[in-house]
Amino acid sequence: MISNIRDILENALASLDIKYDNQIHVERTKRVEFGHFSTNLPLVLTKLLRQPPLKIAEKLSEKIKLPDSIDKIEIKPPGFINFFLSPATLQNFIPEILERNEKYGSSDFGKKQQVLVEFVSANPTGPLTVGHGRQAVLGDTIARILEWNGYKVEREYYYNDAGRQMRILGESTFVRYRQLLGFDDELGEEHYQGEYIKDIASELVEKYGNKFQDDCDNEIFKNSAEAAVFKDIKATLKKLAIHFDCFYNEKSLYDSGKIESVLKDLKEKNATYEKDGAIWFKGSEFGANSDRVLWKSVADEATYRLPDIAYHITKYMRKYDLIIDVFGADHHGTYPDVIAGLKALGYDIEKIKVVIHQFVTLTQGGQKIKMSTRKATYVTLDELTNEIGKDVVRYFFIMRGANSHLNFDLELAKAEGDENPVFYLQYAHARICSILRKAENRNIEPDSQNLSLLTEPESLNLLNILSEFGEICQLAANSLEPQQIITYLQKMATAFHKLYTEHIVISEDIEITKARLQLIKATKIVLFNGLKLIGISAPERM
RNA sequence: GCCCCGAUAGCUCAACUGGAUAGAGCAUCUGCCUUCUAAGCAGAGGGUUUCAGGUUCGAGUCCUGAUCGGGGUACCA
Repeated sequence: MISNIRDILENALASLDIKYDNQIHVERTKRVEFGHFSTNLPLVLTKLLRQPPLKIAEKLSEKIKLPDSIDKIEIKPPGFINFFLSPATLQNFIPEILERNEKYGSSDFGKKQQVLVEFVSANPTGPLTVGHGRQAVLGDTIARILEWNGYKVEREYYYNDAGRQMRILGESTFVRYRQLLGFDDELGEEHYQGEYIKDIASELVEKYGNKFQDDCDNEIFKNSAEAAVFKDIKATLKKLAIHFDCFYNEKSLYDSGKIESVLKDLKEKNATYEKDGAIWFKGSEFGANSDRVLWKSVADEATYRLPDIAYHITKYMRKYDLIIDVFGADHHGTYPDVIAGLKALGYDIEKIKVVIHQFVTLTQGGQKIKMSTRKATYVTLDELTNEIGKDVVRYFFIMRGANSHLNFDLELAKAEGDENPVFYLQYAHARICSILRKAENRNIEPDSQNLSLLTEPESLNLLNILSEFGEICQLAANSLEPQQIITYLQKMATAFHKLYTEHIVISEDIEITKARLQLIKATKIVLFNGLKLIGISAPERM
């Protein structure tokens, strides 16, 4: 529709001999009295033509040839031209929606481009926290939205099981193991205090008895802990309907020699220098804030930046057209170095999009709940999901833009009443299902013969919103902002609930009943598709 | 110090990426269930969009500066 209007305006411009090279801006309006679509073209042309916008609008509108789909246009100060769709145009969306059904709203916009979405990427030192939850849901939903728009998406989890944190995890397990064997060892300040370590230790006691009681360096402690933690992480993610196509281990970068070769390449590109016995990367020459150490002098090993760069190079090697990294705010300082590194090596950094999300604060009754991983005072994502369910967790994590701090109100999330916004959407779906069931019981067949009877403002408004779904899906894909979908679904559910209250669907008038049944069937499809897109279930009864 | 994010109704946040009268939910108050699900609908109150400048026909949105929050700023990951 938008491109139709653009064509109409371009024709009008041509017949007035006006040259305007930029794309004409046509957008959905906010209010019904401004019609369905609007353009600011006259305002944009004022400078070029040196005429008042209203005058330009007059001239343009005289030359505009209206197709049947548009009822009328209006000129409104300071210089907008508003387009009003005909009721028939809106009504005709119903057959289209019913026809496309579970595909309605999807697109082939992505042209099957290969996309890699990296998210969560928490090292396996303990259960996922609520903070990881935001990233997990955000990343997964972005992936879903891209798939919906015709991209081929793979989800990847990057982790490192070789570092200091993992060593401490092993030590913590060892201490717990000794404790269970009756030694009075104590956990140190730096150790992980969580209960899950005890469980892992007790399994070791069961399996091996005291066989390793003096063998603190044995890999078995770290390895069993890692395996147990990963098993739990995967189980938690599964509860949230999240899966990964690949778990990428940083260690493989060392094993395959990629780390060394990247360092060598950077040296050859003259992007490094030596200082104080360490090897530095000239980040500031390639857009980063400052130069950083790549290879330590105090220990003969790389800093994390080098494997991070090497890891991203594998993403290029694996031929992805688009690379999306979802990070928490605590990582925002590291990615510019990675990008600078890739730039130095000549990779096309336009392919990378980084989504940074801000922190999550968990509140209960207005009180902040403090979170510390090491002290195990945090609420785990698993506990949260068990408590309030997948749908509410997913909804809460994507209802705000990634750039906003997320205030997760446990009280509100737990509420099963009308104050919980998730149910507003699901309730609309359940209500529609209920009506459709009733119609079926009465043997009323919906049909599209008399859609022209749908002339009430509530129906036309709902239809207008339903017709917008595809645009919203693309917007969400382009901006990588899942909350666009939520905002839209809220608006649509409101329009439906309003219609429901004002007009009874199944009435004595059989013709209008059939038409309205078609309308709510179409509404159900959009609700269902929208909820599925963000990974939330659409219940048939509530 | 420097870098990133934020500041919008009492609270939590939107605002289609520069448009028209800044909108929702929660909370408060008032109505609406003998009819398809009241987990709903209608109405009321609540705003100098933190402040000061600037760009623009037009600014919550862009630029500069300030103030206040959060995060980062290791040869930790």
